[in-house]
Amino acid sequence: MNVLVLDDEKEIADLVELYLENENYTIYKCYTSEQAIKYIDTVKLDLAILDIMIKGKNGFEICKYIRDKNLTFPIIMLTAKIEDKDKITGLTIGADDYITKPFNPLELVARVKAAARRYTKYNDKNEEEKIYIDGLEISKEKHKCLLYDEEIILTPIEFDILLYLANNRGNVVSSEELFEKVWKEKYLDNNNTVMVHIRRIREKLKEDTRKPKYIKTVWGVGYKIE
Amino acid sequence: MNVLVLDDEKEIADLVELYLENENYTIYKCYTSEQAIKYIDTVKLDLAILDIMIKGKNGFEICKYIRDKNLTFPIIMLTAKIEDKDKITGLTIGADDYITKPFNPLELVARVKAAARRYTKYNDKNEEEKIYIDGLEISKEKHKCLLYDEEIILTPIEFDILLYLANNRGNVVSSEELFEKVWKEKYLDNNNTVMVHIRRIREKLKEDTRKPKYIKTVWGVGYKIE
DNA sequence: GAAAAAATGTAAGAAAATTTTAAGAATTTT
DNA sequence: AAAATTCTTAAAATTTTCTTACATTTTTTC
Repeated sequence: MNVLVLDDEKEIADLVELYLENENYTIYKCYTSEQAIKYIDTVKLDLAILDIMIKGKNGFEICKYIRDKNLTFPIIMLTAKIEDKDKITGLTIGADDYITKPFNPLELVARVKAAARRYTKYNDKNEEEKIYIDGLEISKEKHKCLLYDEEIILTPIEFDILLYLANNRGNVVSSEELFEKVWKEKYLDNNNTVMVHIRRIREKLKEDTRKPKYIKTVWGVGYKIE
Repeated sequence: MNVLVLDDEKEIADLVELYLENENYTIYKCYTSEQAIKYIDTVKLDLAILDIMIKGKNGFEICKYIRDKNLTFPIIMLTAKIEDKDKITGLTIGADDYITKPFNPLELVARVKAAARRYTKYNDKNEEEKIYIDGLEISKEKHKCLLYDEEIILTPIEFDILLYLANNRGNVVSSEELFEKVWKEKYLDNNNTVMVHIRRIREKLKEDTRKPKYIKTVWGVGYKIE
């Protein structure tokens, strides 16, 4: 979990860092909004803690900057206790939560955890890039392949070949193309390596040799998944 | 409930003691910061009341001392009324509340009770940071690992590796990713350090070499806990 | 502060799994 | 039926992981 912490009061930023590192978060600490913007542009953040009142751009503008970039991770605002409530309400638009200073560090940690939990809960469902083909389910990140909910153990090359075919569903892919995409090197002649791998994949997918269901041979051209 | 009270004005410390003892708290009263540090190091405290301005180390430094030791009990600061507000804000960082002198003793008692209540509330929630995997129980904060209620002594690196895998349960983690997350430095080639640690963890978890139950090898990709 | 113990890192050979090769069999097209 | 292409098989080659022993570093103990 990458957390951005922005506060021009060095002590507060340091304190937040101390507590959150203790919880195994990776902290991107900054004392200026310029620095914060640099992190927002370059790091894949999961959460931001912003002081409302800082020199230069204020926390609210940073918050707006994040939302304008269509980034959806949670934002927690820090506000001084003195500020009046209406003002705070206005400034925390776009943020998910706000905490008044001086704050109880345990409360901060608890709120960060809660926000992170909510965020990942929503995100997990969208994140998973899966391909469904009939009874076949291919999960790219997990490097997993399920056939009617039963796991099929594929070797790295087998997995890459199946994934490439699945990603190009409906199109015929030649042995040459497959080789160059999967091995990432030039295809040399009289090489039936691809063919042997295809055969093993078919075997693992329990294909009917005569009439394969998933990987079909297009005679004289290559293979395809329909 | 053990409460530390630090104030070099004897009368105030005595007053606080009087009121809090009446509420059945056990008071560790001190007039100097040296004495306070001795108590912090030796007594399992539940709350501290610190005067900001005292001879020698000031209350803020004692507060920092407590937080740097990763002690999380609430701290209430006492401040003279004259001090300006911004300064107080800065100085009360890490503290949970502050009270200006002269104060109403009943208010003090009320705030102490409130702080104690919040503390136990947040703490209960955080206590539950455990991961359960079959007969394996990993306690993040306690840095402890139990296998069927029997403690498994893991070294820091071993613990971090197991925790990372457990936190990413279901996903394959490559040696490279593991190395960069646990060691926090760039992964260099022909490096089987991770592998050796995995082996040692498996040994301690009494894994069947041929068919490990917890840490599985995903050939050509990495390791995973299912 | 030195000695002992524990933890971590390294390297090399063994073991296991994957990948490639090659040659004959089967299938499809002409 | 002949030619072209694909399939099958098994063994050789390669890659990756495992194991082991020992060197080095860090931590603990006295």
